[in-house]
Amino acid sequence: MGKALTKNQTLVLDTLSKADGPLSAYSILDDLRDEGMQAPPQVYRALEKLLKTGLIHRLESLNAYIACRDPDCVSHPVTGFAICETCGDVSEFAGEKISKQLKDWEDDNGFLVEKTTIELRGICRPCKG
Amino acid sequence: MGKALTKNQTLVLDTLSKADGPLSAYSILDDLRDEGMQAPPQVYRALEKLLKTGLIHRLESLNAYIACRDPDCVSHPVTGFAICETCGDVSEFAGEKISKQLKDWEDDNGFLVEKTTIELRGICRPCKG
DNA sequence: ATAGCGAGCGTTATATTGTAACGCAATAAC
DNA sequence: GTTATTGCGTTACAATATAACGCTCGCTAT
Ligand SMILES: [Zn+2]
Ligand SMILES: [Zn+2]
Ligand SMILES: [Zn+2]
Ligand SMILES: [Zn+2]
Repeated sequence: MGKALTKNQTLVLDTLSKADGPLSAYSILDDLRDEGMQAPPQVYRALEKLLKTGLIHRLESLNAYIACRDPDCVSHPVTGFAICETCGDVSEFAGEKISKQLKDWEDDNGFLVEKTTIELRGICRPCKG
Repeated sequence: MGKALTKNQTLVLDTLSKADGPLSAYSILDDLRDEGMQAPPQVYRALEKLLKTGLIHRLESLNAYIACRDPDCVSHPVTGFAICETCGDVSEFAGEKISKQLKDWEDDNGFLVEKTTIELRGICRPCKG
């Protein structure tokens, strides 16, 4: 049983869920000034918890955060992100096959993976026209 | 023909080449105070050039930089990194097969990739014991 | 019940990472 | 030679993230 979220955690998750793209920690903070968020640690602590429970993801190449939109995310071995440089849109994808290739490398090299980051930067189909 | 590197670019590359792990921009700066590096822009400009020419890589999940140690790096479709959380060691690997899986996804989704980030965080074989 | 524990909170201050913008110097192109 | 380009050195600043403190609340072992 995952515990219920606290007020701050809910505020941050709601902000990310309503956004149509990734948000920086500080833009989340700005959005929530009126609901009682006053300082970075409050946002970062909420983000940390939400990351741990898998409700949101961090995009390392953007220093930004996004709500998970894949209901089956936790059941996938690895998750990748395709980030459009033009419109900012982010697509989350499940790397089922990629995961196998990575596992091969890990096994060959005796590396025990705790977290995998896969991020593609480029141009999405709509933006290519 | 790649142009010759400037003095600052050479200093930064040498620092990264001699290091036995990734370095932050500011630790490079500290290392080079005595050789004339005085302020962040000098380091960041050198890093930018070295990244563009493929002589170094940026580790997004670490906000750090590392000299490329794969002589064939440019000929590989994608490069991945395995980062040990315990000893800080970084292994660069060529993702030949992974690249094919990614390309499938890109083709299926009409996504034009410009840069691919693959970073594994975990425990390396020596550290597992 | 109550004392202790753990998680989260609100706050202040600070650390770390990265850029904008300026004028100048060296170099390459014409 | 004149003119673009590229990089340099500098100041100032923006953006991202964390340390540390004391407090409250809910749980739980005694
Ligand atoms: Zn997800
Ligand atoms: Zn797009
Ligand atoms: Zn390389
Ligand atoms: Zn290790």
